[in-house]
Amino acid sequence: MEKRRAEGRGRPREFDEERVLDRAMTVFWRHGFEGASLSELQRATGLTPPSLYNAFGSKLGLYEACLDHYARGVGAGTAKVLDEPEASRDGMRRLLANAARDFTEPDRPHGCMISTAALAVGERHAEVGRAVAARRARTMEAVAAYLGRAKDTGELPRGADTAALARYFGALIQGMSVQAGDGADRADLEALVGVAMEAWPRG
Amino acid sequence: MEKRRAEGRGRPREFDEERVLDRAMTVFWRHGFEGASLSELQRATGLTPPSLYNAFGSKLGLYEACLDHYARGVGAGTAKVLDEPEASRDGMRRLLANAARDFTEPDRPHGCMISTAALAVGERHAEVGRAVAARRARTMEAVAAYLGRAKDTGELPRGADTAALARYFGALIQGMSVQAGDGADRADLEALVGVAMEAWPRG
DNA sequence: CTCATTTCATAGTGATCGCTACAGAATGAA
DNA sequence: TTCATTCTGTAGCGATCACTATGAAATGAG
Repeated sequence: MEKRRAEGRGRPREFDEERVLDRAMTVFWRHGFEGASLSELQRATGLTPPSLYNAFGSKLGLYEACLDHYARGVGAGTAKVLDEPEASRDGMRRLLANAARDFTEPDRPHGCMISTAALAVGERHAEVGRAVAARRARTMEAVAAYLGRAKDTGELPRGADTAALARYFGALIQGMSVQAGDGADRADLEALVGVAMEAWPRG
Repeated sequence: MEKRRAEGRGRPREFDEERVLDRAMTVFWRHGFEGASLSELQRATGLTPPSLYNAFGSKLGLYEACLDHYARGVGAGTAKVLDEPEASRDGMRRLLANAARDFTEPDRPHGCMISTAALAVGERHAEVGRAVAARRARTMEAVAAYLGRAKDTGELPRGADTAALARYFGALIQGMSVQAGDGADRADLEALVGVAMEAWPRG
Protein backbone atom coordinates (compact mmCIF):
# COMPACT_ATOMS: atom_id res chain seq x y z
CA MET A 1 0.00 0.00 0.00
CA GLU A 2 2.79 2.38 0.84
CA LYS A 3 4.59 4.26 -1.83
CA ARG A 4 7.99 2.80 -2.26
CA ARG A 5 10.59 5.48 -2.57
CA ALA A 6 14.17 4.98 -3.53
CA GLU A 7 16.72 5.52 -0.80
CA GLY A 8 17.98 9.04 -0.60
CA ARG A 9 17.23 9.88 -4.20
CA GLY A 10 15.52 13.08 -5.18
CA ARG A 11 15.04 16.20 -3.13
CA PRO A 12 15.15 15.46 0.60
CA ARG A 13 12.22 16.14 2.90
CA GLU A 14 12.30 19.37 4.79
CA PHE A 15 9.98 18.31 7.57
CA ASP A 16 10.22 15.94 10.53
CA GLU A 17 7.59 13.25 10.04
CA GLU A 18 7.19 12.55 13.76
CA ARG A 19 6.57 16.21 14.45
CA VAL A 20 4.03 16.40 11.66
CA LEU A 21 2.24 13.30 12.95
CA ASP A 22 2.17 14.77 16.44
CA ARG A 23 0.49 17.96 15.25
CA ALA A 24 -1.94 16.25 12.90
CA MET A 25 -2.79 13.65 15.56
CA THR A 26 -3.80 16.37 17.99
CA VAL A 27 -6.10 17.94 15.41
CA PHE A 28 -7.79 14.63 14.58
CA TRP A 29 -7.96 13.69 18.26
CA ARG A 30 -9.74 16.91 19.16
CA HIS A 31 -11.99 17.34 16.14
CA GLY A 32 -12.38 13.85 14.71
CA PHE A 33 -11.86 12.81 11.11
CA GLU A 34 -14.73 14.77 9.61
CA GLY A 35 -14.30 17.74 11.92
CA ALA A 36 -10.65 18.17 11.02
CA SER A 37 -10.33 20.08 7.76
CA LEU A 38 -7.35 19.90 5.49
CA SER A 39 -6.79 23.60 5.93
CA GLU A 40 -6.56 23.14 9.70
CA LEU A 41 -4.19 20.21 9.26
CA GLN A 42 -2.10 22.42 6.99
CA ARG A 43 -1.91 25.15 9.60
CA ALA A 44 -1.08 22.69 12.39
CA THR A 45 1.61 20.82 10.49
CA GLY A 46 3.01 23.67 8.45
CA LEU A 47 2.88 21.48 5.36
CA THR A 48 1.35 22.41 2.04
CA PRO A 49 -1.24 20.07 0.53
CA PRO A 50 1.14 18.47 -2.00
CA SER A 51 3.59 17.60 0.77
CA LEU A 52 0.83 16.04 2.86
CA TYR A 53 -0.47 14.05 -0.07
CA ASN A 54 2.94 12.97 -1.24
CA ALA A 55 3.75 11.69 2.23
CA PHE A 56 0.43 10.16 3.29
CA GLY A 57 -1.63 9.70 0.14
CA SER A 58 -4.95 11.06 1.38
CA LYS A 59 -6.73 12.48 4.37
CA LEU A 60 -7.59 8.93 5.42
CA GLY A 61 -3.98 7.86 4.98
CA LEU A 62 -2.84 10.69 7.24
CA TYR A 63 -5.53 9.78 9.77
CA GLU A 64 -4.44 6.15 9.92
CA ALA A 65 -0.82 7.20 10.28
CA CYS A 66 -1.94 9.34 13.22
CA LEU A 67 -3.81 6.42 14.77
CA ASP A 68 -0.63 4.35 14.58
CA HIS A 69 1.35 7.23 16.02
CA TYR A 70 -1.15 7.45 18.87
CA ALA A 71 -0.99 3.72 19.54
CA ARG A 72 2.82 3.80 19.62
CA GLY A 73 2.90 6.85 21.90
CA VAL A 74 -0.02 7.58 24.16
CA GLY A 75 -1.42 4.08 23.92
CA ALA A 76 1.83 2.29 24.62
CA GLY A 77 1.15 2.05 28.35
CA THR A 78 -2.09 0.19 27.79
CA ALA A 79 -0.47 -2.30 25.43
CA LYS A 80 2.36 -2.81 27.91
CA VAL A 81 0.00 -3.81 30.70
CA LEU A 82 -2.07 -6.07 28.45
CA ASP A 83 1.09 -7.80 27.25
CA GLU A 84 2.26 -8.67 30.74
CA PRO A 85 2.37 -12.45 31.08
CA GLU A 86 1.20 -12.21 34.69
CA ALA A 87 -2.42 -11.13 34.50
CA SER A 88 -4.08 -10.02 37.70
CA ARG A 89 -6.81 -7.98 39.25
CA ASP A 90 -4.19 -5.46 40.25
CA GLY A 91 -2.95 -5.27 36.68
CA MET A 92 -6.45 -4.48 35.46
CA ARG A 93 -6.73 -1.80 38.10
CA ARG A 94 -3.46 -0.30 36.87
CA LEU A 95 -4.77 -0.37 33.31
CA LEU A 96 -7.82 1.63 34.33
CA ALA A 97 -5.85 3.98 36.56
CA ASN A 98 -3.52 4.69 33.63
CA ALA A 99 -6.56 5.51 31.52
CA ALA A 100 -7.82 7.87 34.24
CA ARG A 101 -4.49 9.68 34.07
CA ASP A 102 -3.98 9.58 30.30
CA PHE A 103 -7.51 10.69 29.46
CA THR A 104 -7.20 13.84 31.55
CA GLU A 105 -3.64 14.90 30.82
CA PRO A 106 -3.41 18.70 30.52
CA ASP A 107 -2.32 20.43 27.31
CA ARG A 108 -3.83 17.86 25.04
CA PRO A 109 -7.32 16.64 24.15
CA HIS A 110 -9.13 14.73 26.86
CA GLY A 111 -10.37 11.20 26.34
CA CYS A 112 -9.04 8.53 24.04
CA MET A 113 -8.38 9.09 20.36
CA ILE A 114 -9.54 5.59 19.43
CA SER A 115 -12.05 4.41 22.06
CA THR A 116 -14.67 6.95 21.10
CA ALA A 117 -13.66 7.94 17.59
CA ALA A 118 -15.79 7.92 14.44
CA LEU A 119 -18.81 6.37 16.13
CA ALA A 120 -21.06 8.12 13.62
CA VAL A 121 -19.68 9.22 10.28
CA GLY A 122 -21.12 10.13 6.92
CA GLU A 123 -21.79 7.42 4.36
CA ARG A 124 -18.88 8.53 2.25
CA HIS A 125 -16.52 7.94 5.18
CA ALA A 126 -17.72 4.51 6.27
CA GLU A 127 -14.19 3.22 5.85
CA VAL A 128 -13.01 5.54 8.62
CA GLY A 129 -15.52 4.09 11.05
CA ARG A 130 -14.45 0.57 10.17
CA ALA A 131 -10.78 1.43 10.64
CA VAL A 132 -11.15 2.64 14.23
CA ALA A 133 -13.71 -0.03 15.11
CA ALA A 134 -11.20 -2.67 14.03
CA ARG A 135 -8.64 -1.15 16.36
CA ARG A 136 -11.12 -1.22 19.24
CA ALA A 137 -11.86 -4.86 18.47
CA ARG A 138 -8.18 -5.72 18.60
CA THR A 139 -7.82 -4.04 21.99
CA MET A 140 -10.83 -5.91 23.35
CA GLU A 141 -9.33 -9.17 22.16
CA ALA A 142 -6.18 -8.30 24.06
CA VAL A 143 -8.27 -7.63 27.16
CA ALA A 144 -10.04 -10.97 26.74
CA ALA A 145 -6.71 -12.75 26.39
CA TYR A 146 -5.44 -10.98 29.49
CA LEU A 147 -8.48 -12.09 31.46
CA GLY A 148 -8.03 -15.62 30.16
CA ARG A 149 -4.53 -15.64 31.63
CA ALA A 150 -5.93 -14.30 34.89
CA LYS A 151 -8.26 -17.28 34.98
CA ASP A 152 -5.37 -19.65 34.36
CA THR A 153 -3.52 -18.40 37.42
CA GLY A 154 -6.56 -18.37 39.66
CA GLU A 155 -6.89 -14.58 39.78
CA LEU A 156 -10.32 -15.17 38.30
CA PRO A 157 -12.58 -18.03 39.37
CA ARG A 158 -12.89 -21.01 37.03
CA GLY A 159 -16.40 -20.13 35.99
CA ALA A 160 -15.72 -16.48 35.15
CA ASP A 161 -17.15 -15.27 31.85
CA THR A 162 -14.06 -13.66 30.37
CA ALA A 163 -15.89 -12.53 27.23
CA ALA A 164 -18.45 -10.65 29.30
CA LEU A 165 -15.70 -9.25 31.52
CA ALA A 166 -13.72 -8.10 28.50
CA ARG A 167 -16.77 -6.32 27.15
CA TYR A 168 -17.34 -4.81 30.57
CA PHE A 169 -13.85 -3.39 30.86
CA GLY A 170 -13.86 -2.35 27.22
CA ALA A 171 -17.10 -0.46 27.71
CA LEU A 172 -15.76 1.10 30.88
CA ILE A 173 -12.73 2.51 29.12
CA GLN A 174 -14.90 3.87 26.35
CA GLY A 175 -17.24 5.42 28.89
CA MET A 176 -14.31 6.94 30.73
CA SER A 177 -13.22 8.50 27.45
CA VAL A 178 -16.65 10.13 27.08
CA GLN A 179 -16.58 11.31 30.68
CA ALA A 180 -13.13 12.83 30.25
CA GLY A 181 -14.28 14.65 27.13
CA ASP A 182 -17.26 15.97 29.05
CA GLY A 183 -15.09 17.43 31.78
CA ALA A 184 -14.41 14.73 34.36
CA ASP A 185 -11.00 15.17 35.95
CA ARG A 186 -8.48 12.55 37.00
CA ALA A 187 -9.87 12.21 40.53
CA ASP A 188 -13.38 11.73 39.14
CA LEU A 189 -12.22 8.92 36.91
CA GLU A 190 -10.16 7.32 39.66
CA ALA A 191 -13.23 7.24 41.88
CA LEU A 192 -15.11 5.64 39.01
CA VAL A 193 -12.38 3.02 38.69
CA GLY A 194 -12.66 2.31 42.38
CA VAL A 195 -16.32 1.50 41.93
CA ALA A 196 -15.75 -0.49 38.75
CA MET A 197 -13.16 -2.82 40.22
CA GLU A 198 -15.71 -4.04 42.75
CA ALA A 199 -17.25 -6.01 39.90
CA TRP A 200 -14.17 -8.21 39.65
CA PRO A 201 -15.46 -11.72 40.44
CA ARG A 202 -14.71 -13.05 43.91
CA GLY A 203 -13.28 -16.48 44.44
CA MET B 1 -36.14 31.25 20.15
CA GLU B 2 -38.89 29.60 18.23
CA LYS B 3 -40.59 31.36 15.42
CA ARG B 4 -44.04 32.41 16.49
CA ARG B 5 -46.54 31.69 13.82
CA ALA B 6 -50.11 32.83 13.78
CA GLU B 7 -52.74 30.16 14.27
CA GLY B 8 -53.92 28.60 11.06
CA ARG B 9 -53.14 31.58 8.92
CA GLY B 10 -51.35 31.26 5.64
CA ARG B 11 -50.83 28.18 3.56
CA PRO B 12 -51.02 25.03 5.66
CA ARG B 13 -48.12 22.63 5.99
CA GLU B 14 -48.14 19.64 3.74
CA PHE B 15 -45.89 17.45 5.88
CA ASP B 16 -46.27 15.68 9.21
CA GLU B 17 -43.69 17.14 11.57
CA GLU B 18 -43.42 13.99 13.67
CA ARG B 19 -42.76 11.91 10.60
CA VAL B 20 -40.13 14.36 9.40
CA LEU B 21 -38.44 14.36 12.81
CA ASP B 22 -38.43 10.57 12.82
CA ARG B 23 -36.67 10.38 9.48
CA ALA B 24 -34.22 13.17 10.21
CA MET B 25 -33.50 11.72 13.65
CA THR B 26 -32.50 8.41 12.12
CA VAL B 27 -30.10 10.12 9.74
CA PHE B 28 -28.44 12.15 12.52
CA TRP B 29 -28.39 9.12 14.81
CA ARG B 30 -26.58 7.00 12.25
CA HIS B 31 -24.24 9.58 10.75
CA GLY B 32 -23.88 12.25 13.42
CA PHE B 33 -24.30 15.98 12.96
CA GLU B 34 -21.37 16.55 10.66
CA GLY B 35 -21.80 13.27 8.80
CA ALA B 36 -25.42 14.01 7.95
CA SER B 37 -25.58 16.27 4.92
CA LEU B 38 -28.52 18.48 4.12
CA SER B 39 -29.02 16.66 0.86
CA GLU B 40 -29.35 13.36 2.74
CA LEU B 41 -31.78 14.95 5.19
CA GLN B 42 -33.75 16.23 2.22
CA ARG B 43 -33.96 12.75 0.72
CA ALA B 44 -34.93 11.16 4.03
CA THR B 45 -37.59 13.68 4.95
CA GLY B 46 -38.87 14.48 1.48
CA LEU B 47 -38.69 18.18 2.33
CA THR B 48 -37.04 20.84 0.23
CA PRO B 49 -34.44 23.08 1.87
CA PRO B 50 -36.75 26.08 2.26
CA SER B 51 -39.30 23.94 4.08
CA LEU B 52 -36.66 22.56 6.42
CA TYR B 53 -35.31 26.01 7.13
CA ASN B 54 -38.71 27.57 7.57
CA ALA B 55 -39.65 24.89 10.08
CA PHE B 56 -36.40 24.46 12.00
CA GLY B 57 -34.27 27.50 11.26
CA SER B 58 -30.98 25.78 10.60
CA LYS B 59 -29.26 22.41 10.50
CA LEU B 60 -28.49 22.81 14.20
CA GLY B 61 -32.12 23.70 14.90
CA LEU B 62 -33.25 20.54 13.16
CA TYR B 63 -30.65 18.53 15.06
CA GLU B 64 -31.82 19.80 18.42
CA ALA B 65 -35.44 19.14 17.47
CA CYS B 66 -34.36 15.58 16.68
CA LEU B 67 -32.59 15.25 20.03
CA ASP B 68 -35.80 16.29 21.77
CA HIS B 69 -37.77 13.88 19.61
CA TYR B 70 -35.34 11.13 20.59
CA ALA B 71 -35.61 11.95 24.28
CA ARG B 72 -39.40 11.93 24.12
CA GLY B 73 -39.52 8.64 22.21
CA VAL B 74 -36.63 6.21 22.50
CA GLY B 75 -35.29 7.79 25.67
CA ALA B 76 -38.61 7.90 27.49
CA GLY B 77 -38.05 4.53 29.18
CA THR B 78 -34.83 5.74 30.77
CA ALA B 79 -36.42 8.90 32.09
CA LYS B 80 -39.33 6.89 33.45
CA VAL B 81 -37.09 4.65 35.53
CA LEU B 82 -35.01 7.56 36.79
CA ASP B 83 -38.15 9.40 37.83
CA GLU B 84 -39.45 6.54 39.94
CA PRO B 85 -39.64 7.72 43.55
CA GLU B 86 -38.58 4.28 44.79
CA ALA B 87 -34.93 3.97 43.81
CA SER B 88 -33.35 0.55 44.08
CA ARG B 89 -30.62 -1.73 42.90
CA ASP B 90 -33.22 -3.58 40.89
CA GLY B 91 -34.35 -0.34 39.27
CA MET B 92 -30.82 0.41 38.17
CA ARG B 93 -30.54 -3.06 36.75
CA ARG B 94 -33.73 -2.46 34.79
CA LEU B 95 -32.33 0.81 33.50
CA LEU B 96 -29.27 -0.96 32.15
CA ALA B 97 -31.27 -3.89 30.79
CA ASN B 98 -33.48 -1.42 28.94
CA ALA B 99 -30.37 0.13 27.45
CA ALA B 100 -29.14 -3.30 26.37
CA ARG B 101 -32.43 -3.79 24.52
CA ASP B 102 -32.83 -0.27 23.15
CA PHE B 103 -29.23 -0.01 21.91
CA THR B 104 -29.55 -3.17 19.81
CA GLU B 105 -33.07 -2.84 18.44
CA PRO B 106 -33.22 -4.03 14.83
CA ASP B 107 -34.17 -1.72 11.95
CA ARG B 108 -32.65 1.35 13.48
CA PRO B 109 -29.16 2.57 14.35
CA HIS B 110 -27.45 0.78 17.22
CA GLY B 111 -26.28 2.60 20.31
CA CYS B 112 -27.60 5.79 21.85
CA MET B 113 -28.14 8.96 19.87
CA ILE B 114 -27.01 11.16 22.76
CA SER B 115 -24.62 9.16 24.95
CA THR B 116 -21.91 9.01 22.31
CA ALA B 117 -22.80 11.88 20.00
CA ALA B 118 -20.59 14.74 18.86
CA LEU B 119 -17.62 13.73 21.04
CA ALA B 120 -15.28 15.32 18.52
CA VAL B 121 -16.55 17.99 16.16
CA GLY B 122 -14.98 20.71 14.07
CA GLU B 123 -14.29 24.10 15.57
CA ARG B 124 -17.14 25.67 13.63
CA HIS B 125 -19.57 23.25 15.27
CA ALA B 126 -18.46 23.57 18.88
CA GLU B 127 -22.01 24.51 19.82
CA VAL B 128 -23.23 21.09 18.72
CA GLY B 129 -20.83 19.35 21.06
CA ARG B 130 -21.94 21.57 23.93
CA ALA B 131 -25.61 20.86 23.22
CA VAL B 132 -25.31 17.08 23.51
CA ALA B 133 -22.83 17.27 26.40
CA ALA B 134 -25.37 19.33 28.32
CA ARG B 135 -27.97 16.64 27.75
CA ARG B 136 -25.58 13.97 29.00
CA ALA B 137 -24.87 16.08 32.08
CA ARG B 138 -28.59 16.36 32.82
CA THR B 139 -29.01 12.60 32.58
CA MET B 140 -26.09 12.00 34.91
CA GLU B 141 -27.61 14.42 37.41
CA ALA B 142 -30.80 12.40 37.24
CA VAL B 143 -28.80 9.23 37.91
CA ALA B 144 -27.09 10.89 40.86
CA ALA B 145 -30.44 11.98 42.27
CA TYR B 146 -31.76 8.46 41.81
CA LEU B 147 -28.81 7.02 43.70
CA GLY B 148 -29.30 9.59 46.42
CA ARG B 149 -32.83 8.32 46.92
CA ALA B 150 -31.50 4.76 46.99
CA LYS B 151 -29.23 5.80 49.82
CA ASP B 152 -32.16 7.34 51.69
CA THR B 153 -34.07 4.08 51.67
CA GLY B 154 -31.10 1.95 52.60
CA GLU B 155 -30.70 0.37 49.19
CA LEU B 156 -27.24 1.88 49.24
CA PRO B 157 -25.07 1.96 52.37
CA ARG B 158 -24.73 5.29 54.17
CA GLY B 159 -21.18 5.85 53.09
CA ALA B 160 -21.78 5.18 49.39
CA ASP B 161 -20.21 7.72 47.03
CA THR B 162 -23.22 8.53 44.88
CA ALA B 163 -21.28 10.94 42.68
CA ALA B 164 -18.75 8.24 41.81
CA LEU B 165 -21.53 5.71 41.32
CA ALA B 166 -23.40 8.08 39.01
CA ARG B 167 -20.27 8.57 36.95
CA TYR B 168 -19.76 4.82 36.90
CA PHE B 169 -23.25 4.08 35.60
CA GLY B 170 -23.11 7.00 33.22
CA ALA B 171 -19.84 5.77 31.77
CA LEU B 172 -21.25 2.25 31.53
CA ILE B 173 -24.20 3.38 29.46
CA GLN B 174 -21.90 5.38 27.19
CA GLY B 175 -19.60 2.38 26.83
CA MET B 176 -22.57 0.15 26.06
CA SER B 177 -23.51 2.58 23.31
CA VAL B 178 -20.06 2.22 21.78
CA GLN B 179 -20.20 -1.55 22.08
CA ALA B 180 -23.60 -1.68 20.41
CA GLY B 181 -22.34 0.46 17.56
CA ASP B 182 -19.38 -1.88 17.17
CA GLY B 183 -21.59 -4.93 16.82
CA ALA B 184 -22.41 -6.23 20.31
CA ASP B 185 -25.88 -7.79 20.40
CA ARG B 186 -28.47 -7.69 23.14
CA ALA B 187 -27.19 -10.82 24.87
CA ASP B 188 -23.66 -9.45 24.88
CA LEU B 189 -24.82 -6.27 26.57
CA GLU B 190 -26.99 -8.14 29.05
CA ALA B 191 -23.98 -10.22 30.08
CA LEU B 192 -22.05 -6.97 30.49
CA VAL B 193 -24.82 -5.60 32.70
CA GLY B 194 -24.67 -8.75 34.81
CA VAL B 195 -21.00 -8.07 35.48
CA ALA B 196 -21.51 -4.36 36.05
CA MET B 197 -24.20 -4.75 38.70
CA GLU B 198 -21.75 -6.66 40.88
CA ALA B 199 -20.16 -3.31 41.64
CA TRP B 200 -23.30 -2.17 43.48
CA PRO B 201 -22.09 -1.54 47.04
CA ARG B 202 -22.97 -4.18 49.60
CA GLY B 203 -24.45 -3.27 52.92
C1' DC C 1 -63.56 40.28 -3.41
C1' DT C 2 -58.58 42.20 -1.45
C1' DC C 3 -54.82 41.59 1.41
C1' DA C 4 -51.63 39.76 4.70
C1' DT C 5 -49.58 35.57 5.88
C1' DT C 6 -47.35 31.25 5.47
C1' DT C 7 -45.61 27.34 2.80
C1' DC C 8 -44.28 25.66 -1.45
C1' DA C 9 -40.72 24.46 -5.43
C1' DT C 10 -37.13 26.16 -8.48
C1' DA C 11 -32.83 27.47 -8.85
C1' DG C 12 -29.49 29.00 -7.43
C1' DT C 13 -25.65 31.71 -3.78
C1' DG C 14 -20.72 32.11 -1.84
C1' DA C 15 -17.73 29.33 0.82
C1' DT C 16 -15.29 25.48 1.80
C1' DC C 17 -14.33 20.78 0.98
C1' DG C 18 -10.56 17.22 -0.37
C1' DC C 19 -7.39 17.09 -3.73
C1' DT C 20 -4.11 17.96 -7.88
C1' DA C 21 -1.65 20.05 -12.14
C1' DC C 22 2.28 22.35 -12.78
C1' DA C 23 6.82 24.02 -12.66
C1' DG C 24 10.88 25.02 -10.10
C1' DA C 25 14.35 23.34 -6.61
C1' DA C 26 17.29 19.89 -4.65
C1' DT C 27 19.29 15.67 -4.47
C1' DG C 28 21.83 10.88 -6.37
C1' DA C 29 23.19 8.12 -10.43
C1' DA C 30 25.65 7.64 -14.58
C1' DT D 1 27.13 17.48 -17.06
C1' DT D 2 22.78 15.26 -17.98
C1' DC D 3 19.06 12.79 -16.38
C1' DA D 4 15.68 10.69 -13.40
C1' DT D 5 13.70 11.28 -9.07
C1' DT D 6 11.56 13.45 -5.17
C1' DC D 7 9.99 17.30 -2.68
C1' DT D 8 8.54 22.14 -2.74
C1' DG D 9 5.11 26.19 -3.26
C1' DT D 10 1.56 28.47 -6.13
C1' DA D 11 -2.57 28.28 -7.81
C1' DG D 12 -6.72 26.40 -8.63
C1' DC D 13 -9.66 22.13 -9.83
C1' DG D 14 -14.69 20.11 -9.57
C1' DA D 15 -17.80 18.85 -6.04
C1' DT D 16 -20.33 19.53 -2.21
C1' DC D 17 -21.41 22.18 1.74
C1' DA D 18 -25.15 24.87 4.41
C1' DC D 19 -28.21 28.07 3.11
C1' DT D 20 -31.41 31.62 0.57
C1' DA D 21 -33.65 34.83 -3.01
C1' DT D 22 -37.65 34.71 -5.60
C1' DG D 23 -42.22 34.14 -6.75
C1' DA D 24 -46.24 31.26 -7.10
C1' DA D 25 -49.81 28.65 -4.38
C1' DA D 26 -52.90 28.18 -0.53
C1' DT D 27 -55.03 29.59 3.35
C1' DG D 28 -57.72 33.09 6.96
C1' DA D 29 -59.06 37.90 8.03
C1' DG D 30 -61.68 41.81 6.93
